[in-house]
Amino acid sequence: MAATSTDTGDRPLHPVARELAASTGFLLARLGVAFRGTAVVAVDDAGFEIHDYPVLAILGEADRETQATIADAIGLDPSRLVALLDSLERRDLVVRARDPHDRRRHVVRITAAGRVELGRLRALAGRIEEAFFEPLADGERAALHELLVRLAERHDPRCCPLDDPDC
Amino acid sequence: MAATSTDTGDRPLHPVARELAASTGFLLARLGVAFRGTAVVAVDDAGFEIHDYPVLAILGEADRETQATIADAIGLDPSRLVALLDSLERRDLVVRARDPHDRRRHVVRITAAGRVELGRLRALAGRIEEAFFEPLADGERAALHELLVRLAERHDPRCCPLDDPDC
DNA sequence: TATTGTTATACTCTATAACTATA
DNA sequence: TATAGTTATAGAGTATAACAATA
Repeated sequence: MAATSTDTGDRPLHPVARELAASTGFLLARLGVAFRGTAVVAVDDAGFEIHDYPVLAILGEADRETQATIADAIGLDPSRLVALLDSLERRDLVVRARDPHDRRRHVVRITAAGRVELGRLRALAGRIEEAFFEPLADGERAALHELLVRLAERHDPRCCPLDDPDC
Repeated sequence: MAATSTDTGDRPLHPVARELAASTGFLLARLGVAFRGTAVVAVDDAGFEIHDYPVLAILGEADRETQATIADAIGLDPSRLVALLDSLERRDLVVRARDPHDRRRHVVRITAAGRVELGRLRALAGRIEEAFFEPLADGERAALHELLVRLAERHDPRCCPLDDPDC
């Protein structure tokens, strides 16, 4: 098996080209997949699915969400969201109900059990974040976050709620 | 079709949960895929394949590379690298030759035409980078890069050549 | 006719496992 | 027996298209 990014001291790592390492966008992309990778294994180890948190979090903040709005927010195809909500519903973390005003729509709500699970996921996410950004001091983390928010305003505005004080 | 991140003013964007937008790791991951997405379309529009640049760049800096070292550096499975090198070889951008000291090995070298193409890709990468980080001032870009390098030292050391002054 | 959620299908990536030729 | 490259296969993830119910 090839060495992974979490290996420690077995040093025959073959580096990328220096001109690529000098590219901020390249680093951004590589670190993005690195973060997602650690999150996926941590979430999986804890018995969750990777998309549980984004969905439950959105329902925790604004219930009465419809499936199309959830899919749009988390960048998931509506057809994929179906199986995801099926899974959450089987675990009694969300409920789907027909919208009486437009019976084509499903209104999705988080349940009490869903809020408990959301709390666990939030704590887990905090631990993942803490471990990943451990090399940076608090001030540096804040500076990084602010720079990323500035980029997100341009390139991924769904990550910048208009009433978010960070934006 | 769902609105994409490159849309301009048609505003019914559904934001992610505020608690997710507050997560630096989440922003990192989302912006990483956003950058990669813009790079993929720009490279494709220019008639290249997305992995051409990492491979040619590594060969441009240190020729006599073997396939295993290239695959390890750019985080690609050796079996996938085969087709990639086939494509580059068909276009006469690289050559494969048996290593006389170990006839199992292929030594991969960049050609003169490959160096020309590498120059084009380097210029294109520069334009992509410039466009993506346009919201940030020069000093902010440098600060961001330095913070990302610090994280890469921990989480993706292949992105940090040991003799790189940035590291 | 258009839209919401759903189902079915296809396509891309990626990971794994065999195969060959060398060592 | 083990290794480098290759090929073949299978799996996950994603995108696209068709469908039923409702507007």
